[in-house]
Amino acid sequence: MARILITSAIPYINGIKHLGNLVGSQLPADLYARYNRARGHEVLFLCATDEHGTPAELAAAKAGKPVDAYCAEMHAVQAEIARGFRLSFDHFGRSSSARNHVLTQHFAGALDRAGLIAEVMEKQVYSIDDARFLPDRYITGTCPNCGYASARGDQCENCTKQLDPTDLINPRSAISGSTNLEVRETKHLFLRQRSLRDRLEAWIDSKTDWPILTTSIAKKWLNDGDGLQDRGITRDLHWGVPVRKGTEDWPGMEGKVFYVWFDAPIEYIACTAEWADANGLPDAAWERWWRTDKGAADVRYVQFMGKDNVPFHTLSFPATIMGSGEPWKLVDYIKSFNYLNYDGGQFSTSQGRGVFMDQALSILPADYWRWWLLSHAPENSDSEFTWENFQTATNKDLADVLGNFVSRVTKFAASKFGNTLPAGGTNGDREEKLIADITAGLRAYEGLMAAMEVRKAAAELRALWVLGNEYLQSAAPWSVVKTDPDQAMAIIRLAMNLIRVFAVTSAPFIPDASAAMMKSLDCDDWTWPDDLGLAMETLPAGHGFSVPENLFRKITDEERADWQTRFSGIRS
RNA sequence: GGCUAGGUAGCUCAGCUGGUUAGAGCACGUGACUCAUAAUCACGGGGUCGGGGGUUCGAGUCCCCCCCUCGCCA
Repeated sequence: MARILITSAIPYINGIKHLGNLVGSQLPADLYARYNRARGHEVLFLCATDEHGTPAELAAAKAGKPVDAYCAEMHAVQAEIARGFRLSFDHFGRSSSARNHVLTQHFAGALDRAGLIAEVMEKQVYSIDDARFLPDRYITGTCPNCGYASARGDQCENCTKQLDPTDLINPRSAISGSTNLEVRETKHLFLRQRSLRDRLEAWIDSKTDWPILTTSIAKKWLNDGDGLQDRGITRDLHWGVPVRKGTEDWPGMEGKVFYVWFDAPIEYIACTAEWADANGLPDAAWERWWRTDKGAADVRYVQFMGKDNVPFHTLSFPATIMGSGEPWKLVDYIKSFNYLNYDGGQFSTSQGRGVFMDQALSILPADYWRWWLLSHAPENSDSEFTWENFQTATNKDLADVLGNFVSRVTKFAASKFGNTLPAGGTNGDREEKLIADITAGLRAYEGLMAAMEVRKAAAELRALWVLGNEYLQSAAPWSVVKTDPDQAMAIIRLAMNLIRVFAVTSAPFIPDASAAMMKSLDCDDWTWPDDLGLAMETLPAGHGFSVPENLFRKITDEERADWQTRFSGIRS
């Protein structure tokens, strides 16, 4: 039995995420967690909300709420939606937790002791009316290059020229519109990533089995231009982890907080501590997942994320861990995803384009979305969501192939033999062949799931369902029952046991449907079919069952057309 | 403009270090079956593997040039 630590990239707090965000991290992470639990491994699966930074402050202000109350509320909303999608987090934490404050300050102190923190004086724009420093992108003005009136301090959206806030003509605060701005000097801490560059590169080079998407992004940041740059880890904000050197004050840094990119990944560790706290466990319980000197040496740590998050997870966070000089666990495998596009364009949180998680659940249950998203996960390149594809794939795979299999078997059995498994007959060549075929497919499925080949695993699982239909079609119990009832009984007993095997093996993808299958079989034995021959005898003759409601309904053309229009615009 | 990843059947995609008539699912056509959510199963049609050169006994698979998407960066 292995010990597997799984984290999903933590979603930002300011709003509900769309399906592209879901399929890029939380959903495949959940698939992997569920699969490994089913195989009997010790799994800890964690996620959290990323709560600090200016966007959270502004979103709270817009909602007319204090930022901490706003975050608490949005955390509850995201947690509820995660439950709706059956994301099986062992804990859903918060980067604003006390645990994360302490750990973030601890890492900063350790990095400082290691000589990896530089104090740098910077000039930054201060808004007197807003009483705050303004991040570059919250200063707008006229572009000196093209004359566009609403250029941002970091870049002009019109001519795409990269800008410095001081380049702008007539600069003003994007928050209040105030032009009462001045440039002030302010001190910030920088993580000296440059001095860790070679160690990071050697580490990345040792990860020969990582997806190309992951390593190519990391290598680019290591080698592009002047190579890996030092990065600021503090900001002049109120909302965040106060800058401290471990448990001590940091002279000259009073009133400042750590930059959100620095504290967010540390939340993976803090979240584990939150998990222990929530379950009344001592520190040793979470430390054995993270400290290689306290029992974490045998842990395999796997992270899931979209490609935009790769630089932080391959370079910045590892720099924090390595630089601390302490025996913290480094990630062993990073599974990264491309983007999911929406009907010919991009999903966009800021523009409200696409289908968002709460909307998705309001029109169909989680399993429908889980199946489509996972079986079309953007692993090798960006992939595309269209309503036509969603409709045909869902109807065919879930309703026709799997749902109908369960339906035809249980209804036939009930009508011919009543509501218990019949006793007659024995397996013949056809049955032995089915068991051999399913076994081969199952072993292939296991290999793909272990390798996190999500799309291929889905295809292999579907192929198992097809084998069930194929068998039934050639065994034809509806004909056999007329001449050789005993043989028909054996066929049905086998088919009913196959439903249980489908329930167990499909659960990582479609947990609710699996539970419904088990319930109709009046069974709660989730043992993985290592030996399929034995697994096919789990439900004995005389075992009771009931005919379930249809597992999946079909999406009609009218619904598809309706949703297509409803979600074509911008979310208000 | 630089860099990454791609351009393979109508659609969505597989094709490891080059090797028999290029594969899957969907869609389409024909047949079988009637237990089942007009479901299932079988068979079939359909591709000069973005274009052009080259290496090789042999290239979708390697090299060069060009064209086109997507993303990142300047």
